[in-house]
Amino acid sequence: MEYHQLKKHILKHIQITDEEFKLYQKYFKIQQVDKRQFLLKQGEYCLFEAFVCKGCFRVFTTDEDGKEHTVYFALEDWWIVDLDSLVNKVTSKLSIQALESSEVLIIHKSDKEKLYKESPKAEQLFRKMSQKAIISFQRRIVRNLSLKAEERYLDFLDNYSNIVPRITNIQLASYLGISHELVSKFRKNAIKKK
Amino acid sequence: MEYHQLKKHILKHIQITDEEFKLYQKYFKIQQVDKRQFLLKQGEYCLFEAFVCKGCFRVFTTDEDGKEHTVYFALEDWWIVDLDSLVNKVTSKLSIQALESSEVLIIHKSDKEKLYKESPKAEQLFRKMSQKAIISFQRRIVRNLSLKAEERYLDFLDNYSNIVPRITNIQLASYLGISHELVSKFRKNAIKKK
DNA sequence: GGTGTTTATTGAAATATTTCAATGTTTTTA
DNA sequence: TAAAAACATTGAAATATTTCAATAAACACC
Repeated sequence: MEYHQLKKHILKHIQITDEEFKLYQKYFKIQQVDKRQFLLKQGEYCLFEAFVCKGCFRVFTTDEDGKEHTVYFALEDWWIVDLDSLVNKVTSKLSIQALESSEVLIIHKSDKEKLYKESPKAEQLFRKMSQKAIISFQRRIVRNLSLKAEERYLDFLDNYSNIVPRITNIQLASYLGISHELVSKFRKNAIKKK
Repeated sequence: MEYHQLKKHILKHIQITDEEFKLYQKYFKIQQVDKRQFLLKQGEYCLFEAFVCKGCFRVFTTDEDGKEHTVYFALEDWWIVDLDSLVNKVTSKLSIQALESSEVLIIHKSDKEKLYKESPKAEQLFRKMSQKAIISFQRRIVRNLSLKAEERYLDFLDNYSNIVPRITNIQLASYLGISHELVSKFRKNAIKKK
């Protein structure tokens, strides 16, 4: 079932045969992740990449003041990884935590290298997925620059209505870059206007 | 000379022979870009990707109020493109303008597809470059969330000291997401403290 | 099921940032 | 090289946002 989901996801980007998919299947391991469990903790080295089959994750950093800042939320069919740590072999500035009881397909860094060698199409797959990630980060930067706090909040409600019910105001605030009290006030405004 | 620069850049990511590089050379055309000239205008389709040999570009979007927001600056050895438009075949929300008299090596979208077919290593090259782009966008998001305006300004001075002398305060402000008057005040503070 | 902990709401005061306007400086263009 | 345009600086007033504190509500854990 989980592998079927991954296969379906891959087929959105590249064409592969059942035969070829067996290579992928070999390297991806199913892993259960409890609610609140960390897949990666700030300061560790990120040695994996994971595909979310079920559940919800938050990728965030904690600054010197102890404040948390959310880089992104990952729901079903998203990938979680700290590329900076994985690629540049530095300790991670990010933590990755399950917000619900979740399930991922996880591939180790070294197995990913093997996969690239055995299935050159994997290069294309990850190139295309990387491009998608760039596009979404770029859109986020544009939104952060061009919208003010309340607009960003309303934009999030519109465009990520699937995420909203799965996260707290505090987590949302740490994504939008505002205080959670302000989120509370915006929510009140939004209800009033409806 | 320009091709040599591109080759050197490519060799940082993948190993290719002189023979293979000739394929790349075939598809990349040298183009002069005058100061203030646009390589892409918001509303057009982005049908190219370009490597900056010489000069400096600004990638930005103009919102409904006419305010400009800078997504990034591209100096020598950077790439310029609106991936969202290129990949998703939508009109671009971004403009790309030369801030100085510049020179780029430009490859057409369809030639890039040909290159992928003829040199599978190109997939790896663009995968690795995409990963680098993700890492830098991700770092930017973290900085925007965790630093306040003045810290972002000082951080830019530190980390992009090569860009600073080539752009105006207004352009810097549009990158940092603050008013240019505030940049002026921060600059005054920074000089005072020195 | 009760208790402790986290989350959400609200208002008031403090702070950060923008906007506006006026002036001087630098750069561009004819 | 002069005139026009864009850029930079500064201060004051307006606005947006944070911080703090107090209370209520929801959730987690024996």
